[in-house]
Amino acid sequence: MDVHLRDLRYFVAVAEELHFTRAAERLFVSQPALSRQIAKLEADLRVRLLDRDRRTVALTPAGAALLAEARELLAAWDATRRAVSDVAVDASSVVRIGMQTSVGRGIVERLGGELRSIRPTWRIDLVQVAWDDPTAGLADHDSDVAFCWLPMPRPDDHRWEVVAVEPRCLAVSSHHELAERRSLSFAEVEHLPLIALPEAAGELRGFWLAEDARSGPATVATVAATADAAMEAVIAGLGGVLLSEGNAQLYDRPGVVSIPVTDLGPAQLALVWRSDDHRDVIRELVDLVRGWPVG
Amino acid sequence: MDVHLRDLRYFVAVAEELHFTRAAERLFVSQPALSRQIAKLEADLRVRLLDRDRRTVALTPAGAALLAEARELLAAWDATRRAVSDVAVDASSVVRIGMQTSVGRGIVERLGGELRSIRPTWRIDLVQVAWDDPTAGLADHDSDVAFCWLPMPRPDDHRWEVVAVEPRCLAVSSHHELAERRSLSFAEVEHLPLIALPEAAGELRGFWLAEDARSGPATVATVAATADAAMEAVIAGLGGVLLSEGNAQLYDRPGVVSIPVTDLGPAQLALVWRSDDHRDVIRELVDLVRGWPVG
DNA sequence: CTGCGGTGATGCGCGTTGGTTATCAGCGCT
DNA sequence: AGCGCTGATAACCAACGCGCATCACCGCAG
Repeated sequence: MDVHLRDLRYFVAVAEELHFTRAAERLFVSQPALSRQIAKLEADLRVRLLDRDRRTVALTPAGAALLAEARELLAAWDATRRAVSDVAVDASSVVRIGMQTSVGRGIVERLGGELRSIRPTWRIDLVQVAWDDPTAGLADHDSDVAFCWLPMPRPDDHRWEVVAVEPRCLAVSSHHELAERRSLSFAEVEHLPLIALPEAAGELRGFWLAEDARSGPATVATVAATADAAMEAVIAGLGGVLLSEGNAQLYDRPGVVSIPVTDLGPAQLALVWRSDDHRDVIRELVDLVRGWPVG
Repeated sequence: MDVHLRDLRYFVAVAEELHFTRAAERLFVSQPALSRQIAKLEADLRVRLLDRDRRTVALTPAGAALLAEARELLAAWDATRRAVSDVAVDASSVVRIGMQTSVGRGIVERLGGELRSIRPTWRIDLVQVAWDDPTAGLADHDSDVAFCWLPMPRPDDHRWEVVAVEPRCLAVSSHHELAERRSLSFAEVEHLPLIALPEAAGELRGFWLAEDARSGPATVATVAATADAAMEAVIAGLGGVLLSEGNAQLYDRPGVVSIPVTDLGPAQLALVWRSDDHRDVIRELVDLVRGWPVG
């Protein structure tokens, strides 16, 4: 009678790939598991959804009909999950702030204080998100607003207000040959191996590799998904990493030195929210930030 | 991530009853099973859906949001199942004919023949449905057309073409005191215990108890969900049963006699289809029947 | 105050489901 | 003829979902 939406997801994958083995890889399950679940779905519906003739897989008319509907259902469930979660958050008077690196600079404290002044019952939750998600939890509704370094992916889906503009520094091990320098030009940094954000970070990865300033591709020493992992890699001497001046202070620790790179454009930290989020609290919150001077 | 639609159905039941035990009864599961599934759903969504304060159950805002969406999703899945099934039936060139009692009278044979003459690749499937479903499978798309005795439930959802009009007879055990009679008046039948269709049969139950002709309520000997069960009850001497003259012949068997009830209005057998079913085959099929004389 | 009735949660045992790995069977291609 | 690819099947195992029995908690009547 009823169905597990997972089975519909399985079916959509097979229907799109028209290939059980590839679909199974995409779904991170084994091919036999997938075969059996599809067979079970067909048995439940008492309908053949796919024609398998040994070498090829094709949709039956019924399968084609289900494919469209299944996509709708999955999307509807996704939207439902988000809506329910939003309602719950709203009812519990919490604004979830996504962040990938420490924000510091007194920003969160100030934001919390000003929020309390206009909405005394509300409070702030901080949600740490790895660099894999360049929207810091906004995209999948794990956060309501987020502090992100520009550029943002999918700029049409987001709005933001810049809260800090800071020069970029190079952080290297204190044993590094450049460690004693007080400032650097980008020419001196260009060919150093750098620690990169994960591919999933999108354009931001390029920004922190300074691809806006270099001609060829950067030398990637290693990939780090969090600031702490990156600093650990720096201490281990794997390579350097570019970061903002403010973050250089926040993440200052023994074994690391940070040196300004004078001829590199600044980094911008922004408070970001979803363009389709029209909740009053969110609007009021960003209105607060709009009044701030860009430090 | 994904959810089993059964869990949503469980949740809707609890949200509507605001009472776990009653909801569990409605769902034909035990109360502990229901409690745990709801708890699991809440855990999956990381959201409290119901406030249980010992004595009462209430929806949280998140629960209210989910309730509306869950109903939509369940309805959407229901529609999807039907649509997929219809597409499959269409593609396999089959018209499924629902029936509750044998149709006989050469009707199915004639229908099959005429269908083959206009649509040579199509064939007929017969689907037996118990009296519990007065639409003979039309409502839940188990059949495409059906032979039903009037009156039909929810007449706006159905269209029909009468194919036979026959007097009603009384079938009783051959040991019954009336067994030797050649005909009866309804006054002689009115107070006999009769075998009834299940409550779920709707108005049809009343029709076969001749409530259109009697003043007080009928005496119900027992309930039978199929014609064979009814005849078995007749043979066992539990009571009489009203049936059409044609069916009296079809179900004639040792130990049973059928006697016309002269002053009872006739029964009408109709070919029924869904008013929202606009498939060409269905239209052509009923056009065929429209040309038949009402026997 | 105390016992009773009603309600949802919890512990336990059991069958089913969904997952894995290993292997088979059919077909195309060299 | 043999190899490679693909989906199905077999065998096994952990997790899930269910029912039964029971608990914990509250309101209420005596």
